[in-house]
Amino acid sequence: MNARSDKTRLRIVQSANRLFYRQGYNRTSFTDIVEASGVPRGNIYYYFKTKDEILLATIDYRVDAITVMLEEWDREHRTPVERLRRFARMLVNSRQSTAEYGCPMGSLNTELGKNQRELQESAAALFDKFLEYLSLQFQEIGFRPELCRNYAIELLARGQGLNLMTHVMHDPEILNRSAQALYDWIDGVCANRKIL
Amino acid sequence: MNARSDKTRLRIVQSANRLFYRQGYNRTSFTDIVEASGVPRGNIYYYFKTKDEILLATIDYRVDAITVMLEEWDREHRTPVERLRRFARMLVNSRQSTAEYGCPMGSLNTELGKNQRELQESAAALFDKFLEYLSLQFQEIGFRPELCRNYAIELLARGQGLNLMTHVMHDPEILNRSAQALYDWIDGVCANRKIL
DNA sequence: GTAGAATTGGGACGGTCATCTGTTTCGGGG
DNA sequence: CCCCGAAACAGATGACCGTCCCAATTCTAC
Repeated sequence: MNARSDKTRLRIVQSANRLFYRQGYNRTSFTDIVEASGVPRGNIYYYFKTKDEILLATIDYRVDAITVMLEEWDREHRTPVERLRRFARMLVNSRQSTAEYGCPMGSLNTELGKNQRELQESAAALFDKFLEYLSLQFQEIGFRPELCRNYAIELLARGQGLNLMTHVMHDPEILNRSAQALYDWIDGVCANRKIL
Repeated sequence: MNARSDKTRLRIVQSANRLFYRQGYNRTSFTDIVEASGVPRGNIYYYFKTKDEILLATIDYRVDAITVMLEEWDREHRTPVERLRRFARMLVNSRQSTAEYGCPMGSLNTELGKNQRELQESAAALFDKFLEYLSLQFQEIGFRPELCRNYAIELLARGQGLNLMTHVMHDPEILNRSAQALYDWIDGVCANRKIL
């Protein structure tokens, strides 16, 4: 009742997640999900009443994955500066899939931002997760709380901008080349700690 | 044959352009365009064989608009640094619509980047237009040609990143606040001219 | 003024979409 | 062994999509 059911549900969410990333939400049909997951139509509707609900489940799924990743960063790196750098390194590591499909977080929000505001606001939770984490690192460095959020937004913005350019031009090397500027920015900001 | 026909065609393109920006390409139906333009279905198909062709026409329309704008920048501002700053100012000026609908250029490319690569590559012409222009300004400042393109990509990336964050968070003030960092970056880069 | 082309107009078609409905299978407690 | 709800399954439905078709109207040139 439990083990089997959970497994089926997970298969649906994982398949949908993959499809939504590669094809976008609106261009992924129910039939696509049926075929990719191997779960028949009616059964999917047993777990999710609407396609929107599937999307919300995949967002939760991604949030959980991010949470796990950030906890791992915390364990791997002792200092906040190292964690900020880890964020930049993640972008570089994903450059291949970013060049092909864009940033999973940015592209989803962009797609939903037009005409599907409610869903987009749910998807914004992905951004919030990163903003909170980055902001916390700046706080631990010793910046004033108001500043921290702005720094987090700025860092996230730069990452998203590079992801976008990489995707638009199908060129993973953009992320490779520009990573140094990100590291420099992080170091530069953190060097100002004493000033503030 | 000419005046009337061109006017109808233009009405179609302008209506479609507006809808594609606000709703996205895939979520804009033919019926939407019919209603918004006031031009009946069959008549639209007299001008465009497919919906894709309408999109390509709107891309051309946007490219033309950008061309006119950049020529104006050239006339308004004498120095390349002023023109780069003008670019940053444009982003700030559009912050309201960006918060609501995103960047017309970035969001279109992101949408098409998934599963509609041919159309996306046409839409990338919008980016090329800006990249060429910005790159040219850096050249006029005196940077080596290879560097210029990288600077242009970096500047465009930062703009796109801020646009994305502004859209995701529905907060035009993000662009307002962060503009200064863009100006500073431009000034900072250009101060290096003598070094290179 | 009239023939022929350009343009206008809107109904109809086939396909796909998300969703709904009804039925069958499974698995553990009486 | 039967029973009953959970889970699995698939065909049906109606709406909407992009596209097509062709008749009606307007324009242009002789």
